[in-house]
Amino acid sequence: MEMVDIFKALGDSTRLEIIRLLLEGEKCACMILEDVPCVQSTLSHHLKILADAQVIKTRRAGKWIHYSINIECAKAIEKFGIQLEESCAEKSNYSCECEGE
Amino acid sequence: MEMVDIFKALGDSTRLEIIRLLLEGEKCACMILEDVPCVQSTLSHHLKILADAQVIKTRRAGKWIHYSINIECAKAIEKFGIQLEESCAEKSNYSCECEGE
DNA sequence: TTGTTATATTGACGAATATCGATATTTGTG
DNA sequence: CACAAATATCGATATTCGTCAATATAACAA
Repeated sequence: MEMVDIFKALGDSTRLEIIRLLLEGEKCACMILEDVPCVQSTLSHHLKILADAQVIKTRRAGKWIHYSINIECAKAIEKFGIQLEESCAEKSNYSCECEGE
Repeated sequence: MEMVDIFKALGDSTRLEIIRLLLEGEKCACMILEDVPCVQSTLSHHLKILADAQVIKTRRAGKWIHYSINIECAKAIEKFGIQLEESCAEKSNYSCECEGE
């Protein structure tokens, strides 16, 4: 699970819209398709990118495939945010080396 | 501060490398350039994308411009991760409507 | 087996992006 | 003012990406 792939996957408005739909819970592709303005093949493509990056999980149930948010990815994003925040707090006693020139 | 722009900005390996350098604290572009494998104009371009998305802040100090992580963005990323996590917990009593067909 | 529904794959095309070299701008120094 | 250093902008190019229509695959039902 590479952070850069996660951010690449989330850095598209269509895919972020898909994620926002999945906040409501697990959904199959045909349900997502009703709310996302693209054709089925395009949606399938976006779902693959999200799944490859492990942002979402897939579960087959007969004819349908259900997609849901991967909690491991959610935790990784939260951790990344916290890491950034911590670095803001620590940097006060740091000064860039180029100052001395 | 749009999440999609933040993720677009972070969804590039060069820019994520820049962010990882800034975890050490505020740095000027010439210091970042020493650790990132690209020419100066390319680095300037990446810094602009990160700054436009408000992932980083800029501070001019004479001849130098110092870049640092924007804590507001860090908080937004953390919040996004938490939101995803919460949706995973809540979805247990949800089932996709297509099941009934 | 035949047909139907859900999803994936392929191929093509235009748009967006990352990169570079060259040049411009900004700031401080002598 | 002239010059040097730090950073930004411009123009060109190669690559990646998002999108679609067409087709393929998978699962189920009759």
